[in-house]
Amino acid sequence: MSHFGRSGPPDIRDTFSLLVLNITFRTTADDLFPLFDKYGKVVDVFIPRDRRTGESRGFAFVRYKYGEEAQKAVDRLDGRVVDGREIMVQFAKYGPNAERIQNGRIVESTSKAKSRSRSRSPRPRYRDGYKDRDRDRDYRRRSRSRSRDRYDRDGYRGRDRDYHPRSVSYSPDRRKDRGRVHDEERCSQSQSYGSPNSPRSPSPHRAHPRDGSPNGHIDNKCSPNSKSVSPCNEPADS
DNA sequence: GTTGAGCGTT
Repeated sequence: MSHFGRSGPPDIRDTFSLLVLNITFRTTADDLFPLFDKYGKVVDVFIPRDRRTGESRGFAFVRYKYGEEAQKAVDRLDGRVVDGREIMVQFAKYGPNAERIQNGRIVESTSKAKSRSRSRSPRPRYRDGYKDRDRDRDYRRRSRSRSRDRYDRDGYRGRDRDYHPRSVSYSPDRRKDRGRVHDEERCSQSQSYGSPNSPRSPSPHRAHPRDGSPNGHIDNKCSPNSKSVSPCNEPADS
């Protein structure tokens, strides 16, 4: 486990938490522990993982016994390549008040680290001359991580409220929706009749002998459906 | 087999 036999958060009152970012999803606490322990007394290493998949989230928390050691580790391990990935080590903050953690002792010691990455600006632009880092950041794309993270967070915050969107009385709605989709498909099919080459139309003649409608509208099911006004054609009224 | 730009567990 990520914890060293601890069930909950260790004595953070006398420990300094470091946030390790940009670690590979395969990096485990056991891999980080020796690395960080070399620079100081590591009391705990914790790697948050996804609730659903259980995979690492790409960052870890390393707790040092002394702030000076933590600072040293930050200075030494920050930007270090671990498992083929450049990790980012910085003092972690548990909350908005984390700025004054450890009686402000950290604040004074982390003045350097703070100025370089504490500000979580949406566009850091330049760090301290880490152009390479900036280049990597070019990959920034909010796709899975964001949604996953938010989803997870919602699970925590919204635990009080029923966050079970799909539970009961959902089948009928879905079934109806599906039925509508079927209609739409039919409509589309009829629409594709306009293009004989369209893959939608399997063959010019259907199973119905008298399918050849003079009006050319085989979608007799579509017309009667007043609610299917749009499905037949583009929603945009010409 | 996997993603990424991000702050945590009782």
